[in-house]
Amino acid sequence: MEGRKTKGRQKIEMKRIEDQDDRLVTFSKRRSGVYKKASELATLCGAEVGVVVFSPSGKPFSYANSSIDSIANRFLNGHRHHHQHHDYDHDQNHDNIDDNIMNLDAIDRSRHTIVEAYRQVRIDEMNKKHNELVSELEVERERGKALQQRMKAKAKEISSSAEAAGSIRSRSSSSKSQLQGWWEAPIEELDLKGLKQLHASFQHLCNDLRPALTCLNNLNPR
Amino acid sequence: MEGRKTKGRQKIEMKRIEDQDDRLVTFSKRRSGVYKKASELATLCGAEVGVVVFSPSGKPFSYANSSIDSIANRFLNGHRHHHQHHDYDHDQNHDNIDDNIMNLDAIDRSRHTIVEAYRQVRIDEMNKKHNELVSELEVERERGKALQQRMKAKAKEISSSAEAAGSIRSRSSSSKSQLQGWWEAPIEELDLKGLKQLHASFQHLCNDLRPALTCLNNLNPR
DNA sequence: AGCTATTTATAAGC
DNA sequence: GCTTATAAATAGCT
Repeated sequence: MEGRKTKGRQKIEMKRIEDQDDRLVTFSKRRSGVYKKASELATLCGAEVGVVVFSPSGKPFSYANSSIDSIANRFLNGHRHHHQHHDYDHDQNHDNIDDNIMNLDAIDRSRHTIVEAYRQVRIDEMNKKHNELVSELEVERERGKALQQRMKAKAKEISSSAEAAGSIRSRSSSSKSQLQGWWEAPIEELDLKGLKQLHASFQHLCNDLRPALTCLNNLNPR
Repeated sequence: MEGRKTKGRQKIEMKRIEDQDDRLVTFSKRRSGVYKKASELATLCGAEVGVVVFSPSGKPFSYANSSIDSIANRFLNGHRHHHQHHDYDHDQNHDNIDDNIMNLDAIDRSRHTIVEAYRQVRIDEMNKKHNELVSELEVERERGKALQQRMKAKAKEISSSAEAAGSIRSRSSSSKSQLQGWWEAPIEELDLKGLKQLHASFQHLCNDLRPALTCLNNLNPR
């Protein structure tokens, strides 16, 4: 009978929340929500999940369930300890950072090894995935191309057929580029663009990386 | 009045789902759920979010909304001017620790950091590119389907109009059965140059990365 | 892949 | 932070 105590959860538009306080609260709440969902996914399905979030102000947060990750984090924390501890953000950023550091020298090397090994594995996995993707795309594009070929052929046929209605003629060599119909154009270009971008991006990546690697190698020619 | 159609959502224990089919379905559903939550967090709060999931069999999946370049700039600028030290690493490629160090006595270290951060960012970028590739593949498939539909329609149209005209040409006189399948046959060689290059670049990248990992290990042998 | 009854997450408000 | 009413996610079926 009386007015409800609260309005309860309200539907909100899926766009940036303009009010700053509101946005901050939501950021915090929903971040936790994502972490929780991620951890549930991990638990229920035996998966390994990692989440990284940068706040609008650039502050990094992260969650990960795997043991390797905690090793990595500890490794990093160890690093920090060796240099200087400037840990001013334990208010929010301590989610999965285990700060128990001891006997660092004894186990750091193995940590290092594990972490690096895992990273390499990750790279290999990405490479594999990439291979699969490329093959798939290849197949799709071949199919698309074949379709186009067939359509062009058909168009030719049709056109000569139309001409044949008046006077009979050989169907082999008629206008080619003029016959561009409804099926051409869209496919050919759109996807190639994406591909080329991708390719360029990778090349750029390699070029950017090389000097850094060289520098590193000179620094430490072992 | 009658019994309910379904039991609706049931509460489940938060532990590994033992039935494999069930687990697989849940993995798929919940993974999407996590992605959605992540993207909502990103749009509502203007955050940048990345999620990486490894299935139990080791298959990698990921979601990311942000332009990795902005992250790259944020990190790299900080490093070049001896402000921040972001040193991380992780197993699953997405995890991050905010770490501030004002100590500048080890130049090689800051260089190491630059390389490290840069590499991380680039790996993220590759991940993102993979996501884009996947999306593109989906788009391509959609388009292929649509195209086929249109062609089928066109074929029908052609065939019936040909019959109506009663005009019969030499080569396609028995075109009825021919028409039925003309769109799904031979495959033409596609220009795969771009794809191959892309792939090569990717592999080159991985090769470049390997020595870097070794170097980093040596640089940091605590 | 859909469908529904429920559980869970969360927008507002305190 | 804590509460409550409501929106959203999803477990069990098909």
